[in-house]
Amino acid sequence: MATPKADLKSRLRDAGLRATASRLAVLDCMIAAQGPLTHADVCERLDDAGFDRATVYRNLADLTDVGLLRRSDLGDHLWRFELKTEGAHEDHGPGEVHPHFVCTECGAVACLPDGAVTIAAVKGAPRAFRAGKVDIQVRGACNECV
Amino acid sequence: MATPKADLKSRLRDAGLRATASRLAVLDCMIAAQGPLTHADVCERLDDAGFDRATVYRNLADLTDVGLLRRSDLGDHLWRFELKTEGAHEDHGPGEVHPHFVCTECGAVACLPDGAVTIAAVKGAPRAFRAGKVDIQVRGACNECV
DNA sequence: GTCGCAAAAGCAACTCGGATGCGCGAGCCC
DNA sequence: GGGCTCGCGCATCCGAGTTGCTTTTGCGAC
Repeated sequence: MATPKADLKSRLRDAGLRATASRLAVLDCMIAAQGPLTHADVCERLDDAGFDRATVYRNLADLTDVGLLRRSDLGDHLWRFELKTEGAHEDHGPGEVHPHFVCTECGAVACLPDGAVTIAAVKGAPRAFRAGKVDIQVRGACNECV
Repeated sequence: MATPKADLKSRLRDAGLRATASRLAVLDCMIAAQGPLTHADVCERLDDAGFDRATVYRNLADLTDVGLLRRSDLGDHLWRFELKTEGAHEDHGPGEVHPHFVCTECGAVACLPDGAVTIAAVKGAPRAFRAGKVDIQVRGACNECV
């Protein structure tokens, strides 16, 4: 809970959302988390406050809609939400590919170095692929999970 | 239904599974399909035969366990099963991968041609990545969805 | 300050894919 | 062919995600 409440509030307001208690808590939770969290994770972390499951879920969806969070599927049938750090990967224009490495065991997500994955404009591939307008996800076991 | 029944049977037996009618049907269905199928897809295709949902599910799980199929999650919270063509995808060395292209609009899934995506054993990447023991997922819009 | 409206919270119920417990029937080894 | 075991079918459960509806509340306007 390091981020000042007023700052959180203004971020919500700027995004066109009302600054409600649950949204502040959810956003703060996402900021505090260093990695992607599942809906259940967030619920658990906010358990003390007694927010409803549906409320948390809608909060996460709302925050995703306005671009404060990013929702991703890491392959274990759970939605994961991650803070969108402005500038890092998000606002690279079309044409760039930014691969993520996803651990299939622990769910950890890491950004792979540029150049780790290259795509070739082979014949038969979809146009979006040849144009590089794609998102690359690499699944495997991270070093911790052997 | 091109594959001879006896061949299917022996493939099951070799894998250590009993050659039951439902398993033969499921395996045949997977062979006939050119791409990944969801559990629901397989059920629908075998609807005439009247197999139970749970049976089909267990068959798919069994076939996956013994290595005849591969189970993957392509991001829409549905398990997809795909025939493991012996040698083709699985035991290719480092640098080669079997990428799936997932349309983020219509959900269509296609296998990209081999060589469309290559990975480099860059420093800092997880060991599994450098060993090529990863699953690559490319997300974007397919040609039909612009 | 307080009024009013629309947005959002809370509650509960629902959907749907996936998983499981159990008894009967079928496959396979001998 | 006999019998043991595996697998099918049926029903049921489970859990993540979703929705309808009523009450509450944020917030701009007065």
